[in-house]
Amino acid sequence: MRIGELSKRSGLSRDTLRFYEKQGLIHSHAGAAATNNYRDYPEDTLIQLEQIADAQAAGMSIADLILFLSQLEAADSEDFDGEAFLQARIDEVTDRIRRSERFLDSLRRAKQVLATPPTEP
Amino acid sequence: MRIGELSKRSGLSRDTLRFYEKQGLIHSHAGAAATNNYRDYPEDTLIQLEQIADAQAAGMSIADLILFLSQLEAADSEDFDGEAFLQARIDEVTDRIRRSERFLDSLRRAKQVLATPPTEP
DNA sequence: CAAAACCATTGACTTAACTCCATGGTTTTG
DNA sequence: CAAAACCATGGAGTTAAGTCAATGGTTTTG
Repeated sequence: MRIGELSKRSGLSRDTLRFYEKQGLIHSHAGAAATNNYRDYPEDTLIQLEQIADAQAAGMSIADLILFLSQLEAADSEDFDGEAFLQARIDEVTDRIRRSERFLDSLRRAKQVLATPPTEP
Repeated sequence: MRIGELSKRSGLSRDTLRFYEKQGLIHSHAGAAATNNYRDYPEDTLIQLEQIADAQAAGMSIADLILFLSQLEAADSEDFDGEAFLQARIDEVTDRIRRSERFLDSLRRAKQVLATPPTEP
């Protein structure tokens, strides 16, 4: 599909998609018509964009994401401990979830307070 | 306590603490010695800083945090629906946790793959 | 008591992740 | 077929959340 459709279906702006592609998070190939230079994005780019959104929600930077993706592909590089890298991310995300849940509790408590009318003395 | 101790105990830089104070997230008062202009931070600032870290981990911006804090204090302002605001944050954080957990799963699966030696054909 | 360590203030700088704009070419549509 | 809608590229601008550097005053310490 072309970038306009991808943008509409993913909810991301064209600029964001081009930015992601420049960073190497998604990929496209030249379209069928040789007359233009329009790019074509495969259908599963939508799934990848969802995964990117998940990763971002978990606090990963794009730089980390690129490293993570290279882990999925490579699975064997000398000078890089993939397992250690992944474990470090797992620890980070776990901690972030813990903190998020703690914060969620205080949001709920605050709402509770707001919803409860003050008692007459 | 003075800013140096707060920095050491919280793990945040002085600059960050001053930045937070300028934003209104933490507060201090003039110290005992009238001869200088050193500021004094109450003990429970440390707790507040932990809560701020939780909120940030949950994806809240400082601007939102300030609104949230004002909710805790005020509890009654005409032109502002505190409950709706809090519910919106609750929904956001809930979704973020959901996505984070999904991402955590793929991190764990990736590590599993890496840890499993390829099977001989 | 002097050097080292600390403090406040101001303003410029940095980084990540976009976002906008200008330009010029291509497709689609009424 | 012309206007509207779409596309690519390059580069500048924006925002949030800090970080750094310069200056000048204050405390602590060996």
